[in-house]
Amino acid sequence: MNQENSMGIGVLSERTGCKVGTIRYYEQIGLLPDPPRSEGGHRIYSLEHLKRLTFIRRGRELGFTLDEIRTLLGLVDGGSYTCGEVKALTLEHLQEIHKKITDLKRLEESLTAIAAECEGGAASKCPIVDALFKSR
Amino acid sequence: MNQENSMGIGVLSERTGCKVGTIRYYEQIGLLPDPPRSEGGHRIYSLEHLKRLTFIRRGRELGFTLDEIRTLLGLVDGGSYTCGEVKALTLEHLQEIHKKITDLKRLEESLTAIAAECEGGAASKCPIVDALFKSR
DNA sequence: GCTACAACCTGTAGTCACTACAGGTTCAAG
DNA sequence: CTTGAACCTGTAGTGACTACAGGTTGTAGC
Repeated sequence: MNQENSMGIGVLSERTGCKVGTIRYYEQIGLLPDPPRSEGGHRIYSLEHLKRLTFIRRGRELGFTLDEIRTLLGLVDGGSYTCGEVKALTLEHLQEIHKKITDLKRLEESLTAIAAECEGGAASKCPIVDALFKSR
Repeated sequence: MNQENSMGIGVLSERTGCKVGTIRYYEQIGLLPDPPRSEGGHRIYSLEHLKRLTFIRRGRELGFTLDEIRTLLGLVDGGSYTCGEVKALTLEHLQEIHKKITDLKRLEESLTAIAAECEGGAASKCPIVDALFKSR
């Protein structure tokens, strides 16, 4: 591992912020290609792997599922992807995020309203508990 | 199952909007008490079960985890819970929800910014893909 | 060359909150 | 007494990892 463009799994992990176990998991599910091995069986990664794993991590940070990332990588690997295809996937994903935000906001609102009823004292009759026993 | 305050799992399911499999799951993990059985082994639920399952469902709708609901039910079962305890749990939960919303909004913002760079045409060089290959 | 020990290896099981199935039994209506 | 819906149990699968056990390899210092 003395060349600068080749590294073990620990270094790849550090450079991408992706845990060792997770890297092996990505390999197992076919997201990261099987790297060559040393004589003893240790994985040896190249800069290509680093690039690809960075893509995956960044995609995860942006909330894409592994399946969406797989699709995205498939397009990139094909070489003939278009900007339109990628943008469509992204916009679809943005909609999902937006829906989640809306749902959570509604949740926050309901719960805030319920909690506001409650004085939080030592009383053993609580409006929050009452609310939970009632269906909408 | 002819009495109005006693019912099979199917009716309980309908009345709570909770799937049959889910009800059995809640029993398995000790959230819903084991109901008595008919001679043939069918579960027979009372209004107490209905009340408790409603509590659980409503809690889930409000985003509480099953563990949080277990704690809440523990307080209620103890009989000597105070409003303060319940409110504390609720506020803690509200904070988590708030954090999720904040995180998702940041995500939405980043992704929107990235997507705005992209014209979505037939080009095979896409700024979204470029962004994914770069770590923050 | 030898010794330590960190880093690596594989395989398996656990997480959360369900859902879905297979293969069998019971209940209630007609 | 027959039919068929509703019920039963147990198991496996979901997503995206994480954690462990028990073993092997790589490397730095002596």
